[in-house]
Amino acid sequence: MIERIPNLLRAHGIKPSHHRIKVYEYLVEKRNHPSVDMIYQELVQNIPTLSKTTVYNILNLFLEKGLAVMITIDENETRYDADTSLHGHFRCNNCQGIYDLRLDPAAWEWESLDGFEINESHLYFKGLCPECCH
Amino acid sequence: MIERIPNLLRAHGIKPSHHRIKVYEYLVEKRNHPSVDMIYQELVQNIPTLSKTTVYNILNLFLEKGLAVMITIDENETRYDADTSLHGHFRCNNCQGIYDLRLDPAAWEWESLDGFEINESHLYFKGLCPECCH
DNA sequence: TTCATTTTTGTAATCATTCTAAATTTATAC
DNA sequence: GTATAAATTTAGAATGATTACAAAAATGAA
Ligand SMILES: [Mn+2]
Ligand SMILES: [Mn+2]
Ligand SMILES: [Zn+2]
Ligand SMILES: [Zn+2]
Repeated sequence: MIERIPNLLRAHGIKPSHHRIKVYEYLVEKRNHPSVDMIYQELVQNIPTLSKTTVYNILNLFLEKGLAVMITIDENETRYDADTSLHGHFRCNNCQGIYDLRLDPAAWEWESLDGFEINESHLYFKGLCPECCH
Repeated sequence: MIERIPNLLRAHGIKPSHHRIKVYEYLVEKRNHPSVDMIYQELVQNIPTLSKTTVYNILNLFLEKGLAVMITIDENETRYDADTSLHGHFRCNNCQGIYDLRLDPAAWEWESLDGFEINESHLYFKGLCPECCH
């Protein structure tokens, strides 16, 4: 289990440094679509010398190597997701939580996309989550 | 035709100042999902005293009054759209153009959204547009 | 060890957006 | 009309996320 992440990083052409493993661990354990700052604030508690630039560098490397995707559901802060499969997101305007929406990939194939070559797909909803609807 | 826009603004509770009319005119005529800077660079040619802050103010007012929507398909610059109907967008990674995708609203009603109260829906695709696929 | 390469760090720079207070314009009262 | 109040616009400073950059530290091979 503890050995899985280094191998996964290596499989994506990423040398598994301690910091990189910790960032990836954060993404897969929390599954909270964090911002750079959320990751930094958590990891800096155990890695006091951690630089926020390092978190940026690592996340950009993950994006480049296809190990994570960027979520732009928040207008002024990039969020990250280690789940690179095709799925949608919902952001609650009250509790600010970002939830996964499991969607049928077939529903994503729109006829109006004929002629376009698709590299990325993003589906975002915003509103109130079930708990915040009280 | 020239009188329609002031009335539309008034209907949305917006006093139709000259600047506001010009910004709205830009949005509906160009239909290019512009950034603040794109609007500013165009309008400042005829309104030399125009401030970029004014463009920000006006667009934020439009968003607040439901006269336009914010498009976050570009990671580092907000885009705006005067078409507030439910439709998707495609951004070409080559020519940087943003295209409308007319989609069947029925297809947006996912069963996994039960319990969520939806205020906004965004569907973005990125890749190559038909022309850039050569 | 030595030396080269990679990774991390701290700080400065960039850039989009917001804040703020003054200036200008527009509307209202007299 | 003028005076006054309110709304709009403006310029520049402040903010905040992200990137650039160059030095420091860690890693790994010879
Ligand atoms: Mn997700
Ligand atoms: Mn559109
Ligand atoms: Zn909520
Ligand atoms: Zn194109």
